[in-house]
Amino acid sequence: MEFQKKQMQEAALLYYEKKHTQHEIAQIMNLSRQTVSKLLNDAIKENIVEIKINNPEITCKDFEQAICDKFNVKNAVVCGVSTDDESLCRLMTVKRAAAYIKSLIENGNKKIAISWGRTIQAFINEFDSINTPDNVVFPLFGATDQEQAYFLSNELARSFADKIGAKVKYAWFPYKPDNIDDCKLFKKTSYYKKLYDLWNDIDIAVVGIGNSEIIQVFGKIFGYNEKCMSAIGDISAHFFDGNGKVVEVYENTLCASKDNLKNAKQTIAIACGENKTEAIIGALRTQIIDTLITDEYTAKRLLYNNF
Amino acid sequence: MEFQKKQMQEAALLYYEKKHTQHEIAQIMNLSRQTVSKLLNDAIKENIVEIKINNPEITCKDFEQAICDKFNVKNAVVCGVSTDDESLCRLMTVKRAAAYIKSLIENGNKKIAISWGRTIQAFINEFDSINTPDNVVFPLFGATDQEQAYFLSNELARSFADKIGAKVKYAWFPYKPDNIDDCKLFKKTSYYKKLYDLWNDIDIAVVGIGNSEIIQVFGKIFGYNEKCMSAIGDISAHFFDGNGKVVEVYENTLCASKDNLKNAKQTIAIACGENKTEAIIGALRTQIIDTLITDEYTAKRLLYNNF
DNA sequence: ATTTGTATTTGACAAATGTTAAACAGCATG
DNA sequence: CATGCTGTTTAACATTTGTCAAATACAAAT
Repeated sequence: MEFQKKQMQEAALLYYEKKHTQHEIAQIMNLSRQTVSKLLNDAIKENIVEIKINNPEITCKDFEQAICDKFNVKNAVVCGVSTDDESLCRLMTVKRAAAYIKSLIENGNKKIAISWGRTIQAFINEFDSINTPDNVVFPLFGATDQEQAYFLSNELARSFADKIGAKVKYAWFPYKPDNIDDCKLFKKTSYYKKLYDLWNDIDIAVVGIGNSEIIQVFGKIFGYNEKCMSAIGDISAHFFDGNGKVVEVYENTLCASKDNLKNAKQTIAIACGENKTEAIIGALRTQIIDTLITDEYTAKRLLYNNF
Repeated sequence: MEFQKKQMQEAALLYYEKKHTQHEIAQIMNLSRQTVSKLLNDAIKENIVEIKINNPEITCKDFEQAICDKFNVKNAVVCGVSTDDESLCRLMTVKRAAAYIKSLIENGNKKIAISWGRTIQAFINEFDSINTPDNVVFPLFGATDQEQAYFLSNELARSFADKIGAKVKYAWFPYKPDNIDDCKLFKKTSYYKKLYDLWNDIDIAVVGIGNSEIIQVFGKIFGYNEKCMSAIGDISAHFFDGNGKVVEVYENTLCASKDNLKNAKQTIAIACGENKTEAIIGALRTQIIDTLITDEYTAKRLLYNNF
C-alpha cells in the first residue's frame, strides 16, 4: 500500500510534471507500460493527483439587467456559455447555480427547501461538498410513486444535505393522499407539522421550472381535470398559465403552498433550455421567484422571443 | 480572449470531469478535434486547469536514525523511492530537500548560502515558488570561468532568490584571482566585504557534495598539486580525504571558509547517487555538515558499504 | 511440494491524442 | 476590391494510451 503510493506519486511526477510518456516511465521505474497506466489511474482515484478546474465565472451582466427589468424579478444570474449545446448549457448553469448558492449558505444557519426535477438533481450533483452542520435541508412536498430518482423529493433533499454536511428533514407523507380523510390524518402527524413549520419559515428555496411535460406526468398519476388545460408549467407542483396566474390543479395536497414560496426569504429558480422558454416566462410572471439562474442562450430567448 | 477562456473551461470540464473524449467534445462544442486539443493544452498553460501532485512524504526513519548514529550527524532526511533509478532518486531527493528547506525559510529572515553543482541546480529547479522578501540569498564563493550553468554560483543564488522572492547578494569577484596581489585588492572591495560579513553569519548553507570528478574539474582550471592526490571529494570547494580530513588544495581563494560553514546555524548537504557514496562518507566525517538529505538507496550504501 | 489466488508482464490490437501541411474563412487595411 | 494576416478546418499520419487475453511470477496456505 505504502509502496504503491510511492510508485503512484513517482509515476505522476514523471508524467504530469516531467512530461515523460508512459513508456519512458515504465523503463525508468522498471515496470510494464500497462502497470504505469494503472498507477496513473490509481493516482487520481487515490487523490495523489488532483485535477482542478478553475471556474472563471463568465457572466452576462447586460442580460441579467434586462431580465430583471423585463420581468420585474429581483436577481438574475446569466451564465456565459460558448455554444448553445443544451447539455453543456445545463451543465454550466447548474455549476454556476451551485457556486451562487454555496456562497449563500456556506456560513449559514439556513433553512433550505429543495424541489425536484432533472435540473435540481444535476445542480446537487455538481455541488462541491462543504460542511455546514447548522443548515437544514428539506423537500417542498410529500412523496409520490415516481420511480425516477429526480422526482424523489426526500432523496434529493437527502443528497443535497449530504453534499453540504447539513441535517435533513424528510417528508414522511405522500404529496397527494388517496382521500380527504387520509389527508387530514397526515396533517395531524408530527412529521407533517415539522415540515409545515419549516415551510412557513424558508430561508432559501431552490426550485426548478417544469414545462408542459410535467402536466402529463402529473395527469397520469393524479388524473386530469379542466384546469390542466390552461397550465403551461409548474414551480414545485404549483401550476400556472401563460400569464403567470397560478392554477391549483389538485386539492388536498401536502406541500409547501405558493405563499410559502413567496414568503421565503429567497426563492431561486434554476432553469434553462429551449423547451423551457415559455414555462420560464410564465414562472417569472407568477412573481413567486425572486432569483433566476439560467444560461445566456435561454436568457436571449426569454428576452427576444414573443409569448 | 474572454470567449477563449470560456471555451477552455468548458472543454476542460467535459474532458477531465465528465470524461468525454476530445472527439465528443468537438461535437458538443461544434469545433474540430484539433481545436479541442489545443484548448485543453491552453487551459493548462492559462492555469484554468491545474494538475497538482500531492507528495505523500515517504521517509525512512530507521535509515535516518542509523545515519545520525553512524556518522555523528545531527539530522538526516532519507527519502523513500520505489526503485533505484538514479535520475528518479535524484528527483525525489531534491524535491524532498525543497520541501524541507521551504519549511525552514518560509517565514524567515534568514541568510541563506547556496553552493553549486547539478544537485543544487536541480534542487532550485524543483523548489515551489514562495515569496519571502526578508530572506537573503548569496553564493559561497566567487565566480569561475566554467560555462556550465550549474557551476555559476551567482546565477544559482539569483535563481534561488527568485524562487523564494528574496534579495540576492552577488559575489562580484573571482573564486581564485590570478595572483596574490589581485586577491588582496579584491578583499578590500566593498563587494567582497559584504559577502565576507554574510559568510560569517550564515543561517542556512545549502551545499552539494562533489566526488573525485570535481578534483579533475578544478585541476584543469586551477592546476594540480600533490594535495589533489588525497582528495576524494569537496563541500563547496573545500576538499577532503577519505577520513574526512580537510585538505585545502588551493590558497588565496575568495570563498566562505570551512569554519564559516561549520559555524553556520545549519549546513545542509543534498547528495545522492552511487558514484557519490565515498564522497558523502568523507563529507560526513569532516563534521562540516549537520544535515544530510539523500535517498534510501544511497542511505543503504552509506550504511552497508565499506570504505 | 503442491495448490490457489493475485498481480504483473507480454503481445496484439483498438482507441484516443498529437502533429503537420494544405485549403479555407473571416477580417482589417490599404 | 484586392491583400495579407490570423486562426480554423480537413485530412493524413505518427505517437501515445487503453484494453483484453494468455502466459508467467510470486506469495500464502495447505
